[in-house]
Amino acid sequence: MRSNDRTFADTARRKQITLAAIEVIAEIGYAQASIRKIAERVGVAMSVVLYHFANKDDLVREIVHHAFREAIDAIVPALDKERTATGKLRAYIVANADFMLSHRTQYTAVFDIGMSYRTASGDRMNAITLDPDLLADIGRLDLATILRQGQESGEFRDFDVAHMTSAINGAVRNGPLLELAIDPNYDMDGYAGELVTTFDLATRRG
Amino acid sequence: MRSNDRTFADTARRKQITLAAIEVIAEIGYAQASIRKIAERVGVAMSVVLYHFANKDDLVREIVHHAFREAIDAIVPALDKERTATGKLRAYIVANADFMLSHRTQYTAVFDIGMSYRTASGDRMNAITLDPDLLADIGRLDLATILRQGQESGEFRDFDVAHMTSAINGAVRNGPLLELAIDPNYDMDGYAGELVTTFDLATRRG
Amino acid sequence: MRSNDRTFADTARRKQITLAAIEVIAEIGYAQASIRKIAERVGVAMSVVLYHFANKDDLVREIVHHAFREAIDAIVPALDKERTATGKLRAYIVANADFMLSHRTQYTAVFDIGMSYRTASGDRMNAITLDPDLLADIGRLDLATILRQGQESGEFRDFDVAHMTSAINGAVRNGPLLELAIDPNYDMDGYAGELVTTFDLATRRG
Amino acid sequence: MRSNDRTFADTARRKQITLAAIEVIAEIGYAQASIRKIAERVGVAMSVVLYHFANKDDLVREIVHHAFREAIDAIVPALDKERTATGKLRAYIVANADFMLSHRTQYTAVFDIGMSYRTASGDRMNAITLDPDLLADIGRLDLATILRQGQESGEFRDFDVAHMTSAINGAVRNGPLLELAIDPNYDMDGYAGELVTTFDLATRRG
DNA sequence: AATGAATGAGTGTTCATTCAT
DNA sequence: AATGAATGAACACTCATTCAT
Repeated sequence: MRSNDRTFADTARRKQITLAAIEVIAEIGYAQASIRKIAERVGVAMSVVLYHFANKDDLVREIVHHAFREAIDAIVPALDKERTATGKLRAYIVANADFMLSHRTQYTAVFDIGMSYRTASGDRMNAITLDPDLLADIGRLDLATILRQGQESGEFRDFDVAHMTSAINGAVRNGPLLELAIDPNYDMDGYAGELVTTFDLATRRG
Repeated sequence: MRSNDRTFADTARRKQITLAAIEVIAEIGYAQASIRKIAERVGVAMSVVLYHFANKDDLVREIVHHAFREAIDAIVPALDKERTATGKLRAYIVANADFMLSHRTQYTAVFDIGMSYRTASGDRMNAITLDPDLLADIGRLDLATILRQGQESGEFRDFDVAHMTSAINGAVRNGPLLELAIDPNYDMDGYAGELVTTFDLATRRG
Repeated sequence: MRSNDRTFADTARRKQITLAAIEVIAEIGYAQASIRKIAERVGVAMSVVLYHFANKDDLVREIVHHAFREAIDAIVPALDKERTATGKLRAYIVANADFMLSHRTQYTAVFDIGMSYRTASGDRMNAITLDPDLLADIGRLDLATILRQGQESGEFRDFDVAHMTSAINGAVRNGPLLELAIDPNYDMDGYAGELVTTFDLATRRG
Repeated sequence: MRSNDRTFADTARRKQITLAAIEVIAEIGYAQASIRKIAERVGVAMSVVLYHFANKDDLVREIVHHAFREAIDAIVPALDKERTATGKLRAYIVANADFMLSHRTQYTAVFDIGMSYRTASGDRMNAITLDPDLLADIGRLDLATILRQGQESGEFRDFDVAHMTSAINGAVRNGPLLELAIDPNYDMDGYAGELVTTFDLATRRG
């Protein structure tokens, strides 16, 4: 199966396998998610997965692409709706939280991949293998840009942008990670609301 | 090898293996860290590791115990020095950051274990298998308690304690995780300083 | 696809695939030459190969047939031109060498098949599966016949024909095999000349 | 199992596996000789083979080393016994033939490895991976040296040494290869005798 | 206390072949 | 005539674990 020139049926199978892989990884973790188990989830032979994907890395790449693509589609419009940095920051937090909640399986899987994936030599997954177009789009949901804009407009106080970015992303994305994975009724909306207040207080010009 | 009644030499070997395992896991990730590679790091035969530890789970438990014990020893005194909730929160952030910086290998390894470790059936490492004494002590560095104290004393505003706990822990512990693992010169002190300001602004009574 | 009743286009495709297979086998060796790689060389789907050939064995047989047919066409006329056994022996050596040089890819491939090919049960390719007509023609370039003729005519001394056949064929066909496969400028003509002298001295009646 | 510091038992197992591998390769060919089949021949689990050898290449290297070592031990003394180039050439032919006959399984296996072995990228086995000490010793059974000596001493006529080397080696080693592998009663001694005469006639100064 | 040997279960991957279209 | 899809068998290799010494 060459990577270009895909048929409709092939695209459908690839998507089916990708979604099944996301489920399996979210459930049992990337390290335990073998191609065999993923194939079982789909209900096909293991070799079917390797017919549609060149190798496991190829499947992982597809999962990450799929997830980022959906994240971009969900979050970027929400950011674009806002004009002020204050509004964009609020939208960033809420949109990220909404996405994590509505795509929780996917989110859990990709996060797990990000943590667990290593090459045979132990190196982490680096962005190089990702599609350049996708990488460009990922840049459009960059928090640091929003924070810089807010400082330039005078909305935000004079914090270190890199550090504040780490802080907000750590809080938004990683804070409720375990609860989200475990508790199906986790109050993500409440969490997002609390974060909005928190970082509004923490960033606004005194 | 029964778990009680350990000789001095035996205890030393266990510690040596535990430290080697931490190094290996931090370097190549938990999933790639086989017992054989850990034994090679120590310079002994693979079976020596399994002579001193009942199985791999047992070794993992020891690593986690070791790390938490050190974290408690480093952080709890810093909290106890402070009387006010405001002071304790500041100390909590700074002490956690200091610990992450000075024990970065250990921290990276345990975090990786936390993310990657699953039982054969896919379950996450749950607190049940940890030593009850240790669990009690872990409670002593519980952030939620500090936050509640601050609300009761009137120092803090009326936020949701569980959510604020997630937010602060997400920011402190996970925000700079990748940078810390990759960049040996990461400005952790600067990050801690920014967090202190951020969460002071975010928590104090208007 | 029945083996008789082939259309023109079909025959052309078979030949195209056969030639591609020869190239691939010569380059990477029979063991590494999968049907898929051969199809890629042609620029068609893997299943096209198996549409035109019943199975891989069938393709191999065609390669061998093709190569022997060309060898016969090149060598037999050269032998027939000579009347004396001495002349035929000289022609045999030179014609074989010429053929190996001009059809080096083909020669390398067929030799590799001869060495590597085994049935699933481990048996070597045996002559039985070859076309009887072809086998009859192969007989026409049989060295032993030439040697016997020379002994009967008194040109050659009284050596063991079977042994001398093995010796000459080993020298002609296998001696420079590796050099021929590796060095594109190998002096095959010089080699053939040396062999002519060598076996003239070795066979002629004192 | 580290490559140095081997125990007695380990050495014995390695040898046992090496000999079994030689048998299996000689019987069914290198391409068909999987680690599993080799292990079955020994009567152990497949993983036992990979416990004693780092990987399949390691096993192949050991087979080749073993075979060359025995060939050197058998052939070099026979050459050293002779003083004249004529005597050395005769001894070279006879000793090689004797070795091929007495070590026919081994010889077949190594020849098959030499022809069939390729790296994943299709490259042939190159001498680089062989032990330097062994390579030096292999030089001691170099035919070209003998031929040059004979030309310098005036025993031999003025042929091209490289070509004559190819011719003799092709005749000696490859001529009766198939017969040797197939026919257990092949008259190797007779063949060697015929070759001695043949190349005596072909090389001596008129 | 330490270890070499062995092993079965599992991994990702390749391959020739079948079949419906 | 051509091909995309699917598959089971085989492959080399890794791993945690057991056991006798």
